[in-house]
Amino acid sequence: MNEGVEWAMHSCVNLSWAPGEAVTAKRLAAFYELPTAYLNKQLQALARAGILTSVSGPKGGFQLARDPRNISLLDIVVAIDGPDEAFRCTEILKAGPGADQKADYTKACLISHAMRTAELAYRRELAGQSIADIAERVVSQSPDAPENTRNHFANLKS
Amino acid sequence: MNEGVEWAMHSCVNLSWAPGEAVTAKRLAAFYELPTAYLNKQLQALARAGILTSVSGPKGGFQLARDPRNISLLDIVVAIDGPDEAFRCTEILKAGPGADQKADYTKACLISHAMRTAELAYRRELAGQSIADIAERVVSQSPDAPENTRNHFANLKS
DNA sequence: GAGCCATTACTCGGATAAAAGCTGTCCGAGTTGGTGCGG
DNA sequence: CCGCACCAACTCGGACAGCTTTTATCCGAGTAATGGCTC
Repeated sequence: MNEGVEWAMHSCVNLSWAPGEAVTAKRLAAFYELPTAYLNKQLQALARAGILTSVSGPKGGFQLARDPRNISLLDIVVAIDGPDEAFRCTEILKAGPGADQKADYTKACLISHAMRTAELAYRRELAGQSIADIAERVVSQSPDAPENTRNHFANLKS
Repeated sequence: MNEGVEWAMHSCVNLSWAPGEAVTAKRLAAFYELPTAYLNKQLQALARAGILTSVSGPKGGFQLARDPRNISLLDIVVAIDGPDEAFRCTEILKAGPGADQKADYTKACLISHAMRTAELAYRRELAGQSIADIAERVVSQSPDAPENTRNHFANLKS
């Protein structure tokens, strides 16, 4: 899995604590000492997916496009890592003896079915976790986290 | 995910229908018109993982190392694709402000925790499906499959 | 002094290289079965 | 005719290239604030 997924998730949590404010990729990257340009690329992907809104120029930056309760971890994974499943059935049964050339073995093949079922369980778990859920739990562990994050962003403005 | 996983799973199902017989990589590859040498590479990985036993020389080949009921789809994924999880936490929190350098953020980080939980659900599904389960279901769909497979192997002997 | 315009600085956005991992291939080590020779 | 040793063929096993995907970087397009100029 793409490493940018991790960065994107942490960045989204941080953005959830700066609502209404456009945060630049530079500041988001500085928070975890990440390469700015590459993080910017990931944030662009989130913007294309409709998770973030982007504004160019001075006073520009990124912010969450919708309520963090409506942004699931799955949304982020799909935006960064692509919509394809990890296991992709190549329908090798079509090359086997007694194969039905017009059959759709992505559905008929039992191995493909089992892998899809597992991946569905995975995606269901991820879809059930929102950025707001994570942020909420972080606050219960470290109540000062939101303010510390906002201060960190503010200090970098100088 | 590695494409060889699909090949390995189908090959294991086929091998479950030729118990006690050593089947060469060549014949297993011919079954689905796969590149022989590359499939051989995947079978080697299965042998290293203790899923298959390999014998060199004439009359040599591969066969299941244990009862197909004790070979899960997860075993095969781990053997081919490696034991690492798809999402690997790089502990970027350690570079953030107010980080505890001696903390293990692969456990403390809530994002890492959520991703691990999802992946655990994925692996649990895969661990619950054995090669015998798949083979059994294939038989209920196509009762002739085992014999057809054995015949196919036999015909290639010429 | 107020308003307008050009400039400037700063941001995102996509196009462009370097690196890593996956895919595919080839030749060597080892083993078994067959064959020829000797008893 | 029987036993033994050599030979040859076949298989797995690991080392070696080609290529796609990921990682990282750089420069250009666009935008808002700023400063200067004119009225």
